[in-house]
Amino acid sequence: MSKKNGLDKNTAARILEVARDEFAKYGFDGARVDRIASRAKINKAMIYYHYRSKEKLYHAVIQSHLNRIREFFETSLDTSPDPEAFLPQIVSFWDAMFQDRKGFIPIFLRELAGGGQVMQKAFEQMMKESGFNKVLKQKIDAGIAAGQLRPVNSTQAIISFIGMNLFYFLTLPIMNTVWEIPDEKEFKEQRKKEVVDLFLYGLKAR
Amino acid sequence: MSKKNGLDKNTAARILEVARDEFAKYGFDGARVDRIASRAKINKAMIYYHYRSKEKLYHAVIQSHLNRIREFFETSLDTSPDPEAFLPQIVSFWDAMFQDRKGFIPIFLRELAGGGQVMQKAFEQMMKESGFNKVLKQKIDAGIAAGQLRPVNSTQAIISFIGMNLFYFLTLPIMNTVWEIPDEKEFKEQRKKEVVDLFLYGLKAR
Amino acid sequence: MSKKNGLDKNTAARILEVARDEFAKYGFDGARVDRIASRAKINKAMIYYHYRSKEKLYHAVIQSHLNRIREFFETSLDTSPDPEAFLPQIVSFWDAMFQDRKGFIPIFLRELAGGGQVMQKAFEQMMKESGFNKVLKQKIDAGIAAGQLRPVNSTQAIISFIGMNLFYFLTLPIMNTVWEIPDEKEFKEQRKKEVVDLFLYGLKAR
Amino acid sequence: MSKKNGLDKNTAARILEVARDEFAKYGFDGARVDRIASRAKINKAMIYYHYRSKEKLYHAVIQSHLNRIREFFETSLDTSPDPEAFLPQIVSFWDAMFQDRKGFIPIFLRELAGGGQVMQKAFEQMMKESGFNKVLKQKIDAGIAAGQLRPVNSTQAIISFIGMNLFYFLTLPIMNTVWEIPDEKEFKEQRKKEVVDLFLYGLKAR
DNA sequence: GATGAATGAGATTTCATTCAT
DNA sequence: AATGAATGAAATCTCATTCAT
Repeated sequence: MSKKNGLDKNTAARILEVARDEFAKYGFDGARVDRIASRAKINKAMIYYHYRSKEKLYHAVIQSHLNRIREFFETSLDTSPDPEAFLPQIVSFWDAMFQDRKGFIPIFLRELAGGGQVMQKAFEQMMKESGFNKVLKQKIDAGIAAGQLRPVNSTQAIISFIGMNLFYFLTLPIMNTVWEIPDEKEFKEQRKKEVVDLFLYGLKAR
Repeated sequence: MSKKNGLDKNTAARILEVARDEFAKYGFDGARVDRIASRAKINKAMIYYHYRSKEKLYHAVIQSHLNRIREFFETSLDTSPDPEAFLPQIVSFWDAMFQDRKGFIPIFLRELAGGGQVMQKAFEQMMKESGFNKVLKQKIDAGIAAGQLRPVNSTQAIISFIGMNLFYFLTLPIMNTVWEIPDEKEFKEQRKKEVVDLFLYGLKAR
Repeated sequence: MSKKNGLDKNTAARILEVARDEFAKYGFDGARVDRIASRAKINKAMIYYHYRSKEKLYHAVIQSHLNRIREFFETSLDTSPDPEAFLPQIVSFWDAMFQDRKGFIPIFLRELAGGGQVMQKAFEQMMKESGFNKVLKQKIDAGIAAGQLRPVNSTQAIISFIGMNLFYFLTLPIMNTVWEIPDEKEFKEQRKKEVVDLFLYGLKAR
Repeated sequence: MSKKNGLDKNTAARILEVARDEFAKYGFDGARVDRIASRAKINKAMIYYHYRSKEKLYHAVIQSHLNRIREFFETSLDTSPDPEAFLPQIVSFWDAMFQDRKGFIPIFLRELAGGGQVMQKAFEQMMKESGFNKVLKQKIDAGIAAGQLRPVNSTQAIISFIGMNLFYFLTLPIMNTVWEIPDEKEFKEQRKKEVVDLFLYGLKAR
């Protein structure tokens, strides 16, 4: 507990934190163990003492992200029955999550690029545990059955909804440039409404 | 053309082709000059003779992708005035493009992850040259002005449209797993209609 | 004796025992302090507390072997005057000793390979103290003087005798394979007689 | 052919030669790739270029020894039918071989110490190919059948013969010290006769 | 254009040893 | 006597790049 080395947090945690940043910035192959060590102000060997290998450290980083995200899922996602209340929550949720886990996006993108079996399994599991996909699908299907929504393929609709949301987060820098968006924050805020509006308007029967 | 080594294509082209694959699979840092050489069945030094450095080769790969994509843009994107005819074309266009340039997605994702200045500029330029974004925006805005479409923010709408399309392509493997999609091809075909339908239905005034 | 950690023997002794095995298996350079610690179920630092360095531990291991061997020499080697009784005793002695000190052979071999000054001195001293070589030489020379044995060079003869005995022990695995010996135990038993027989028959005058 | 670097032999051969020495002196674990590189006056990476790993280099060293030894076996070992002519040849052969392949003894000893499966297989094969063991055994058995030799177990006898010969070579430094042998060369010369004499005298019927 | 060999800098990993408690 | 964490030096190995031919 007492900080003999004058640094906050214990070594393993500090390594993990720095590693999260390093892997986010440079990807697995571009990341440097040396750099992690010096940024964490520890001897390189400590990384191996605590994590055994660069690869295991990388997995630990991914796990730490996923754990946090799962927490987020579990605590922030309440399931109001009304889509007009529910959907904006999801959008806010993503915004908050990516804010909290900034480093996750690049890691996610690169995993995607590499075929990312690790991610794939982790996601599948998370989806199943949280029930996110099922719940969403059921709501849409219920809405259709009740005649409130048009008879669309609910899976396609959900993917569309997720896509229109996440895509902007993933491609932020490019989008801001290409579409000459001056105030990212404001645009995000506006986006929340527009996306939900478009989606609901696109679905609702009338 | 001369085939003293029994291989088709000239060396520089063969290197480029193999490099495209290598960079797609492993990213810049993960790619190996050695591996490119041996797969292209040439001596490593030839890569330097033709491309001067790994980085320059990487840029050449990106350029080759962008050139092809620009070609695609220019030839495949006709501008029918009717959104109901126009939008499906865009969707088909992306499908065809990613089919043709499979290796581009991972490179794009990793560039995105890395902050990707190269891509950013290239995209900006391409957008401007092709006028893709402007044309699209004008059409939407015209529709709104004419009272055919609801008064939405056209930029947000377009990003949503692009997002719901591209996101599925970028995350194909994960999506197929999470949503238990058995027939990718069929799902893609169906998606074309559903996406356009959702988007138009979401936009149209009534 | 105190067993607060639930292990028998005191720590120093347990370290030594494990170290004997480790050095036997891997040699000095191949041995790992970490592995010794974990096998002895103690903290690595304890090894340094008790033995100060890997090298000193190694020396302790060698000493422990030599001490035991000296004990063996002193207690098991009685000096019957009759060679036909005496020589089989020596052979049995070696068999018993190597059985008791299994780990000694590889250490001995490696010391031999490395020039092994440590061993050399230790052996010289042991020989002198036990008088093993002198006694043996005297017996042979006496036999020659009495006309019972042929006039051979006694040193050469003794080396031959030692050689034909020890060589088999040192090269056991290879010999068993090359000569397709199915039952090592039986072969050893038979060997005792054959070796003594060959040696005596080769020496005796007639 | 032309020595651009002013060194004799090509690099791979020079590495092998130096490595033979290094592994002989220090064993596999004690050997240093750095040292091999600097002694061979080449860049460390060349070792990996030519041999891929320290372990493969080690195997190459062993193979190079075994190849040479096999050559020796094939060229030097003629099979005179008369044991009194044949046996001294074997002894001379070993002397010459160990002279030619000095570095082999320590490697052999350490392989022996380590359980040395590599050696074991190599030896087995060499024995079978050269027919050394079979030929020897047949000669002894023939002598016994003809009544020239006493009815001993021929395998045991051969192991004894090999042992009394090789053991001295393997333990040279210790033996010379313990038995206070002043002139190694002379002792070796004398040994040749004494060993054969003892063996034959021990075997011959009368 | 083409090759095999070479290089230098640096990457990951290991390991004996010590420190603080 | 005992521990977990820490260290520094060095070990093996890699890789983009260049040289000589």
